[in-house]
Amino acid sequence: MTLEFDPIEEAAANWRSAGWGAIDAMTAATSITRAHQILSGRIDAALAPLGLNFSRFEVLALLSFTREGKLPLGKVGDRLQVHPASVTNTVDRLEADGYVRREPHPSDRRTTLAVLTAKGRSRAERGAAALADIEFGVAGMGARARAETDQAILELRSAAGDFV
Amino acid sequence: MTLEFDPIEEAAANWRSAGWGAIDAMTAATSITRAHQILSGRIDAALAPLGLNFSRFEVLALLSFTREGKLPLGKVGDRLQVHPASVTNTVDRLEADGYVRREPHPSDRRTTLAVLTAKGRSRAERGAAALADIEFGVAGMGARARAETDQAILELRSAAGDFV
DNA sequence: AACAAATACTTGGACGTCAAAGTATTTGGA
DNA sequence: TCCAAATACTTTGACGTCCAAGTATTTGTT
Repeated sequence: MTLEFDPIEEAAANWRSAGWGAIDAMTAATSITRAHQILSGRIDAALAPLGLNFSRFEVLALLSFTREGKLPLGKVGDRLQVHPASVTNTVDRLEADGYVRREPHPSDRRTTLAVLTAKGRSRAERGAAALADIEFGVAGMGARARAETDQAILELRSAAGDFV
Repeated sequence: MTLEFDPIEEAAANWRSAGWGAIDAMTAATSITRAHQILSGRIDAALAPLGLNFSRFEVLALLSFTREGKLPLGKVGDRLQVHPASVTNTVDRLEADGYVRREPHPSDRRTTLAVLTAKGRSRAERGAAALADIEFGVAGMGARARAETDQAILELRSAAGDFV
């Protein structure tokens, strides 16, 4: 719903009046939270007709980028930075829909491989096209704004120890 | 876990190799998604000792900013931009903990007011201090990066029709 | 005044995320 | 070689979000 004032700007004013600290951090965190809500809603809506959502699409896309279309489940979790239990859940759903198969690892009995099926590869490509069509849910944000967001968040991701 | 490469940068390269479009939008969306995951994890961890999480803290903070510490549930949802069912759930939890009370609206029988208790007000203040202490989960992101993020996401929020 | 449409909130259900715990397997150190 | 520690994945449970549907009330139109 459309408000007649910017709720984040008002929150900043309220926060200031209350004498609470870290206003710039508060607006940044709240902005990111709202942006995520907007874009994930848009992305999931765009993928729904394909029977996918962002999480499931990301697994398909990741597998499609590998040479043989397969990866250990743990690697999937590492690359997508999600919890192992979430990987299990996501792969369960994809397997149920025939987009992915589970295979034992050839030499490590602890490990399971997620293997992209032809149906899954095709679905990944259609999902990619659908997402490009809606600009990944960030339509309305200019090219410069996107680049600045990338750079700004790179600082946060780096500080959080995402990569060296 | 720390990877030896930036997963978003690698995704961009993969996406490009696959000939898929809207790479700049993809990295922006994925960056925001990751940033949200980082900051919400940090925020909820900081609030957990107070028996709160971000959603519940936000309701307490919003109520504390009003003149009488009370708002209709629907207004809470509008201001915080969350679904009515989520407001119900959040207020249920806060009421159970004694931070908020429900009151009928004086003249509109459809409407329920969420009323901040003294205990809730005190908890809001402690939560605010805890969040300021961790810079709202965006520690590691400089002041300029925060401002740029705000501005960039303002474009998205505006385009999404959040306010006029 | 009567009635349809809109509004307000709740309930029930689905869902994806994460934590904790558990089992099986592999690795590394003594 | 043996065993403790680490690794890999799954299961269970809790939780917050949103959708859809439902009930009660208010508003707007005729």
